[in-house]
This record gives sequence, C-alpha cells and structure tokens, in this order.
Amino acid sequence: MPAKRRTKSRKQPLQQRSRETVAVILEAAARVLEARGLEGYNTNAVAERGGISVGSVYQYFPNKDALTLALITRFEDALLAKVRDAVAASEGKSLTVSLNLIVRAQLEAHAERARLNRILEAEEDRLRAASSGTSAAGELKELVAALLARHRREIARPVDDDAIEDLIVISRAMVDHALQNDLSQAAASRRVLRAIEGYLFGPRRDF
Amino acid sequence: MPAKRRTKSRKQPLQQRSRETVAVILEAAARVLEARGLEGYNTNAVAERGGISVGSVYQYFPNKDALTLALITRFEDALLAKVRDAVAASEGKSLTVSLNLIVRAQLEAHAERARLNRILEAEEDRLRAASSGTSAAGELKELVAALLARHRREIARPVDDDAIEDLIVISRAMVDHALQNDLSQAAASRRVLRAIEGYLFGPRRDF
DNA sequence: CCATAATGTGAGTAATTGCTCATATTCCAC
DNA sequence: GTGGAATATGAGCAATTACTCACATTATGG
Repeated sequence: MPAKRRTKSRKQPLQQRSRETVAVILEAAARVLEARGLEGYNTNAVAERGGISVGSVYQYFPNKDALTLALITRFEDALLAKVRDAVAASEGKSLTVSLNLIVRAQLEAHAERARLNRILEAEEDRLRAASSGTSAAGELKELVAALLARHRREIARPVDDDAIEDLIVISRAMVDHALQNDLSQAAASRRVLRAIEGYLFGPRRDF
Repeated sequence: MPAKRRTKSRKQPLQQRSRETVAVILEAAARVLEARGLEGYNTNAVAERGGISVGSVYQYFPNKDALTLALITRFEDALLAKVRDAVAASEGKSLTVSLNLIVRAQLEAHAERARLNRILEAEEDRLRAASSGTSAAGELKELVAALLARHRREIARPVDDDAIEDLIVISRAMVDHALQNDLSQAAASRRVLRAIEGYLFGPRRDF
C-alpha cells in the first residue's frame, strides 16, 4: 500500500463506452461482495469479475474505498427513493398505515440484496469516519418529519429533531436485526411498528 | 497471510509470569485500538506497545482474531456485571426506576472507554460470523426477563422472548448512537427510556 | 544445583493486495 | 484518412502484516 493516496479519479467518464465500464465495475464489486464477503473483496477480484482490467477500475475510482462508497451511495439512493414513494403514497392514510408503509419500504430496500447491503452498512461507519458525513441521512430525516407533520395532532408528545433521529435509529437497528435473523416481513414490520408507535405516543400512565 | 490458521493457542498460561503477560497483551491491544484504531491495529504494534515480543502474543492467542475476541469478551463481561448489579439494586424499586438503572449501566459500560468499545462492537459482527455465537447475549436476555417478570402486572402487553430481544436491540442501538454523538448521559438515558417504555406499554389509543 | 519444563525473543518469511504506468487500442473531429 | 484524445490493459512494484521457529532465558521440583 502506498503512503500517499489519490483522492480524485484520473478521468471522468465522457463517452458512452466508459459510462458502461463504470456500471460494470460497480456491479462487479457488488457481486464480489455478495459472493465472497469483505474478506475476498479486492480490486483485482472486482476487475476479473467484471471482465475488465484493474487499471480501468482506477481510471474512475481513485481508490478502493471510493468504489465502496459509490456502492453505499447507490444503496442509499435506492432506499431513499423507496421511502419517498412510501411517504407520497401515504397521503391521506392514517398514521399507522403511513408508518407501516415507511417501515415496509425500508425492509424491502434491505431485503433486495440482503448480504450485500448488510456489508455495506457495516462499512459505512468506517468510511464515514474518514470522509465527511452523508446528505442521505438529512433527507431521510426530512421525509420522516414531513410525514409526522401531517399527523401532528394525533401525537401526544412534541416531535422534535431528536425524536426523529431516535425513530430512525430504532427502525434501522430493528430492520438490520430482522434481516439478520431471517424474520418474515410481516413479523418484522409488526415489531418495528410497535417500537415506533410506542415511542411516538408515549407510555400509558393510567394505572 | 498463511493459508492455514491455528485455532488453539500453543500454551495455556500456568505460572504467574505468563498470566501477567496475557494481561499485558490484552491491555496493549486495547491501547493500540484506542490510539490508532482498527487501521493501525496489528500484532507487531501490540507487542511493541506491551514491551514484549510478537512471539509471546502467539504463545497465548492462536491468531489476531482470537486476541480481538478476548477483548470483546472482556468488555461484555464488564457490561454484564454492571447490568447484573443494576438488576440487583433495583429490587423493590418501581419499573421506571429499574429500567433507568439498567440503561445507565449500559451507558456507563460503553462510556468508560468509548472509542475502544465502539470498535470492538463493530468487530463483533464480523468475528461472530466465523465462529459461534456468544452466551453473553443469552445472559443479558435472562437478566432483562427477570427484571420484567417482577413487574409483569404493570405491563400492558405480554413480554415474550421476541419483545425482550427487541428491547435489547433498541437500547443497544440508542446507546451506540448516544456515544457516537457525545450526548450527555442524562439526555441519552431519557431518550432510551422513552423508547423502552413506549415499547413495553404500547401506544395510547384513546383519541 | 541440575534437569526439565515453561516462558520469552525477534529477525525473517510468505502471502496478500492496493495501485501504477508504459503501452496498446478505440473513438471522434476535421 | 489522420491526428489527437479518450479509454483500456495487466504485469509487476511496493508496502504491509500475520505468523513461525530456532534459540535464549527463566522458573520449578527434587
């Protein structure tokens, strides 16, 4: 490993051909991670899997972490898209139904390529430590805030920023846990919903 | 890296001297992780830090992962001890106070050497994948179950095994999040408690 | 003390792997 | 066509690092 690290890729993909190469690289990286885990994930394997040369990988990604980060971003974008759709689709629905839709969106996003996404989430922490924070987290908060604002009269306690953060932390952890233990989507969403609604509505104090 | 991996240490520490060496190795490993992170964590650095030779490390730990696992076990034992004490101390107290004590125990255990423990928790997943599961998780569940059993009449919904699992998942995630964001212990415990009690008592449905 | 076991040493090995760069090939503008 | 730019290649370099082993040192029991 060299001491210095490039932080910018050599080239930006301009022609159609190179844009395809970038897509090939990303998908090859995903497949290597799925098939061989972080353990067997290296740039040579990615190149081989994609049927291209290592050099091409480094034409468009300055280093291995940048490639991994691109995969993470790709996953986060897909997740956000699903959540956005769920929020949009829940217009006019009850709060419980709306929350259910969001939870299901998250479960689906994770379930699609479960092993891959689990690895990516684990890597996220390590990679964010070095580089700057993500904006995906910010948008997710906004989406949840928007949904809750529509139902603010039904919610006992005020929903401030911290509360939204907590809701996201809780569902993320529970979704991960569900995937890890191969829970059915029905069971998983029921349990996540119980946690979220419990947090929002607060405990009964009527005994 | 050799293809084959030893799975047992060469020697068991018998004399006082070697038991001290094992302690030195563990503490050196912890300090390296704290100071240089996973990045700079290697067995040569551990030996240097401990003022001993690499060979000694491999006398008592078959490989690097075994050393890391020993650190994880050490942390889990400390956590369990604190939780055990909290459960014992909460005899006769109200449910809210009891839960508060448990949550604080967890927060304290993590806060003690926050950076180290965060790294260890992240590594736990990766290492458990290869080897078998832990028994620490089992005991934690039992402790929580025992506490809740004392208050079963106050709790609206039945507390089955899944519910206890969820409670642990939720608090663990929120404690991690709190440490990561340098929340005060007061704020953190308040938020975790809100989540836990909400989950236990279930949402109000009185509107 | 002496024999034997336990413990400690650390230079060196073998394997891995991120990444480069000189070169070749393909594409596009004119 | 032709020249230059974009793209692709892949053998090999350089650095890292987990781990070994032949040997030295220290403890223990008799």
